Amino acid sequence: MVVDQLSDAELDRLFQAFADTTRRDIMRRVTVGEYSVTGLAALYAMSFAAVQKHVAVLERASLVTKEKRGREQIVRGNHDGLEKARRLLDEYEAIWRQRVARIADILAEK
Amino acid sequence: MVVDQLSDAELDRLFQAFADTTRRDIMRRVTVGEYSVTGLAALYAMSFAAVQKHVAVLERASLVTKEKRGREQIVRGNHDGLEKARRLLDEYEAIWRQRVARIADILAEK
DNA sequence: ATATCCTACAACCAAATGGTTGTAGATCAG
DNA sequence: CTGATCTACAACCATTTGGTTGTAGGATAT
Repeated sequence: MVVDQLSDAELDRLFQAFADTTRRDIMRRVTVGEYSVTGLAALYAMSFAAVQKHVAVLERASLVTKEKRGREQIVRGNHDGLEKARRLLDEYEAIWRQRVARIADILAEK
Repeated sequence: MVVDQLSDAELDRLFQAFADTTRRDIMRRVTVGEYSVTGLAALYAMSFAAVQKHVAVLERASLVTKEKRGREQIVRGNHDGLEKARRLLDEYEAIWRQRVARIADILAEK
């Protein structure tokens, strides 16, 4: 099984996307329900264009997908991006555990 | 049990810190071994000052700690930051699973 | 004591980010 | 057809980011 490779640029975009409070809030919303871009924009004290840009950032990071429905664009959470980000942090967690185990071994040798 | 609250600014800093390839690489290194700032700087094709700034970003995000040892500053991985980032992504994962479960219920009702 | 090493930080620069307003193309309602 | 709605995108602006070089101070070695 080839676990698809995460490029540096892809991870940059992923974590960059998470690095903004408004975008994290959008993520929660669109995972639970369906929102048009205008529907999302109504939730925040900023212009429609600003929210649209945030959605674009999430979309480029594969955290969200857009689907055209009539004149609206429905934004939905995309599990792929989230999964990739989690995978990286899990990897770091594993490295951490190895370190802890190694230190325990060293102490045990004494 | 009060699970310490993650402020928006704290999370912004955390994910921002992860959103750079060099910083992610530094994270791996300092989790496994011990590095001075100069030791880290030697690994990358950029100036000492640039690496120093990257370390500072990681430090402000609680992903790394510095400890003075003689004239050197030893950089070490800090589990706290990593844990907080993982907790947020786990939370999103939980929201996702609830959604999937809810959709399954709706389908079952038919 | 002096020279070297390690670090911190300021000043600067180009590019990216997060916001704005304005314009224009689709789609829908009357 | 006309007008309203939804979206996309360009242009602009201030701030942040990621890099540079240069300066200076504290710790070490000879």
